[in-house]
Amino acid sequence: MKLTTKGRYAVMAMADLALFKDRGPTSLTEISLRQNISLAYLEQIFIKLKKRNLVKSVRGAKGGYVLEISPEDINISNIIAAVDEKVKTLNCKKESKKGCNNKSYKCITHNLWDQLDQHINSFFEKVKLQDLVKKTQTLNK
Amino acid sequence: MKLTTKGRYAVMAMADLALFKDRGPTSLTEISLRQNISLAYLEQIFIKLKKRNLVKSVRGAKGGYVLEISPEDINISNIIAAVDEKVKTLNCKKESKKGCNNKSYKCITHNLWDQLDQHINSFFEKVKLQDLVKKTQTLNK
DNA sequence: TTAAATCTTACTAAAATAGTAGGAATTGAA
DNA sequence: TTCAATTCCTACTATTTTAGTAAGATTTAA
Repeated sequence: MKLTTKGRYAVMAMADLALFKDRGPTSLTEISLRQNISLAYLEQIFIKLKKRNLVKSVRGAKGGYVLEISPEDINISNIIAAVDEKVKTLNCKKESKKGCNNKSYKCITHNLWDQLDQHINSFFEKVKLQDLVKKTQTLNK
Repeated sequence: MKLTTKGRYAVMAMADLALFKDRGPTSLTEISLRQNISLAYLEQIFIKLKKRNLVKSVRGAKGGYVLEISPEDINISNIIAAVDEKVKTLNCKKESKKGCNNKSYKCITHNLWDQLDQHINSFFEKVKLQDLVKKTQTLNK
């Protein structure tokens, strides 16, 4: 069970953006250098963040990206979801008429995974971008 | 972010084993049919569960697998760990002299992932195999 | 006009996942 | 004694996902 780099990078990049938000637009080149993430890969990630209105772009020279919402109002969930990193440990489809395992009932462990999902999601919802920026101790409470 | 089938199957199979533990050894063929998991794949999974002493095998005709420990004493963590499904969202290596990102300091989000790991692990440690067997409501508290 | 930036689409190498396949060894029961 | 049901073991493989790379078009401040 692991989080993929896309989700991690997205959160790192957003945190970087929050950290330097007073300097005007931050270019992906800067983030790329500071966070050690490929520029082209960042570009793809930011397209998605923009679609979800988490950031807005300033095109052309001296351009870059700016947070669309203040760091207190963005939680990690928002970011992870934006780059399609679903927190999903369950395989069983809710929509399907059939239950899990192509049988007519839920698999034994159905509720377990369901609750794990909720658990992780609620963790991500509690943590704000702001928490990552103002020294990480805040997380430790 | 997702759990792979190997981890899920292992937990399902162990739950199945717990459910029918009074009937003597349960064969993988039975589990395969009930849980809809490929037999050959189950075999691989059970080799690992056996190595960790979670189950013991009875070879030959009428053989199968038996729980080595009672369902109250096995938690989900044990099972997931047995099949090498590490809960690991962090990429940064603790051992390395270098910090995350090949830089000399921790990445901004280091603590976040670290805490998510702990969060998930503590969830898995709290849930016993027994909880899955005696109607899943128990989980809902 | 130019350089720095975002935007867009297509491709791809590597790794992980989720198995299959084939057979050897063991053993209870007919 | 034989057979069928079972675990055990090792190797292979198709598919999917991940983590990018590549190439260029578009925009705009200076």
